[in-house]
Amino acid sequence: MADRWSTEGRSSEPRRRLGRSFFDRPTVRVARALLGTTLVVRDGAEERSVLLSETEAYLRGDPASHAFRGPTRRNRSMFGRPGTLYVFRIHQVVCANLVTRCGEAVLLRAGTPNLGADGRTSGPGRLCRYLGLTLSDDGRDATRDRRVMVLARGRRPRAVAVGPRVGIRQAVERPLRFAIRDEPSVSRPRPGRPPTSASPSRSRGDGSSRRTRRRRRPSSAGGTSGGRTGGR
DNA sequence: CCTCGGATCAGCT
DNA sequence: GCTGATCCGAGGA
Repeated sequence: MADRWSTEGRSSEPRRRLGRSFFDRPTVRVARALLGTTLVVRDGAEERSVLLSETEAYLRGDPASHAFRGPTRRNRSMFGRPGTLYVFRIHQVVCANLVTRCGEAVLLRAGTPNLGADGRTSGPGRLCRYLGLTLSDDGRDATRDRRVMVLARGRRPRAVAVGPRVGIRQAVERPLRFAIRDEPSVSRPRPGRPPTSASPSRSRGDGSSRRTRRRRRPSSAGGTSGGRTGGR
């Protein structure tokens, strides 16, 4: 029961471990509130931690979310209690989320290592790799688990950049990516960059500009480009 | 059973 | 900026 954890990084005072109530809030709020917190992963005697610098929110009814089509064997952790770790693999790369409310979660995209400073921690795959998170960590309860925990931040970030999420093909324009401005660990492209009138490259307006996957099998060229709830 | 395509990353143009 | 690697879950036949 480590309620407190002495970090030797930037702050000398111990920080509280975040509990259920922190995660049991609207996902966007949690995604922002996670910026500046410390994620700790223990592996026996060894331990690594990062100051979270970049997150993304995945909501209910969100076509980009793994939970969009309901629970499956792979995404079941997303329907767990607030604070549950949802770890998945894509292209041989492991990524981690923290579940907020049922079916919603926050993807952990980047962090700044607390020890020293080396280690590639920009991007969800590299972050997990640095921390040593694997598929076996899927389903852990980060509010109680002995190996994975999240510690409260000292101060809230001075400025938060907001932008569209990375790497998705659905709901690409929703501003659900959050990052601490000026943190070097934030992955590219850096969010929050105001649309310069000189750069017309609006990339993907509607039809994904990202290569139209074409393998063999023409079968039926499905041009399903729809679904885009324009909230605000 | 078979096929599609991905919440990424590295590497080349 | 754009492409390929690479493999397994999800979903349809």
